[in-house]
Amino acid sequence: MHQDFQSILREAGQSVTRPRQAVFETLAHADEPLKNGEIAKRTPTVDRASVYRTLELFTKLGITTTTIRGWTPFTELAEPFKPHHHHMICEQCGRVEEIASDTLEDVLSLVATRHQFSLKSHTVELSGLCSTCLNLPQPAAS
Amino acid sequence: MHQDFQSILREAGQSVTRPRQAVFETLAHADEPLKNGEIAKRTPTVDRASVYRTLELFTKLGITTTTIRGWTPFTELAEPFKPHHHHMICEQCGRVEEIASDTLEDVLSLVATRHQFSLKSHTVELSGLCSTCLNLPQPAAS
DNA sequence: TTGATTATTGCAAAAATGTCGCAATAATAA
DNA sequence: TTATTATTGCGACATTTTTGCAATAATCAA
Repeated sequence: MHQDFQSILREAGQSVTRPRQAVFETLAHADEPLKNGEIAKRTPTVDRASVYRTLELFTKLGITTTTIRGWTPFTELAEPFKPHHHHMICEQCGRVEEIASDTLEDVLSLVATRHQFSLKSHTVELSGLCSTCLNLPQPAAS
Repeated sequence: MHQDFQSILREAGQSVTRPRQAVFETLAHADEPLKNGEIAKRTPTVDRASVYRTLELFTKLGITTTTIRGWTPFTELAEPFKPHHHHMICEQCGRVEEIASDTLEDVLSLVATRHQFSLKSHTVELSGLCSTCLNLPQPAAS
């Protein structure tokens, strides 16, 4: 699995460097998408600018994916390192659930085809209320 | 249609203010998702901070939606003011096409149900190559 | 209408994010 | 190894977003 990560870089003609490995490690140890700044914080041995450059490269190579939450981008490992999935976020408690649906994927590629696009990547984020919060008594209206 | 916008605010117990109307106007006149900063620039009568506060409120009320492109958030009017849709972006030329698919919507709510979530909103962004760029000769590999 | 009440704004200042140029350093390939 | 070239770290900067607070404007009841 690590082997793979380095291969992706090599095949793209990119060097396998210490900073890149460090960023990858950070991502691999995180169990949730992280803010870019947070990734930098968790990789203190690498300069912030390099973290950004690395993240940009990773995303271009498809090693990571970035999604937005509020107005902040969150990044996490993608496909080969983490099974492909999307997120369902509870507005109330912030809980994040991972979603994987073949049907969804099929529909997306169908839609792309219909628009004559060659689909390279996609992002899907659902937000709403989780079952727990749904059953909670609503806060009194003002 | 304007009537509606003010109603949404009122029903949420929010005031209908000049700044909020101005931001709404800006959004209504734009034909593409705009960077938050761009929205501020196009609404010079309103302070930047207020634009942000307004956008945050709008998003919470579902008047606007925000999606990410690169690492930058783009905001546009949502459902009642603009027919519900998603985006398909060409990585090469930046062209943005709007996508609307009932099947897709159905699958999304099905997925949410399966996770026992009450779906409030969602984001779908596809990216790849448009038909034009697909047919273009590839730039020579380095 | 008008005036009191309270939410919202503008301003100013700061935090957070992201970007850039360039010399120093490390990875690569021979 | 060593030469070559990509990548890094640094520092400075640009951009974006957030916050506290006094001034202002929207709302609602009289």
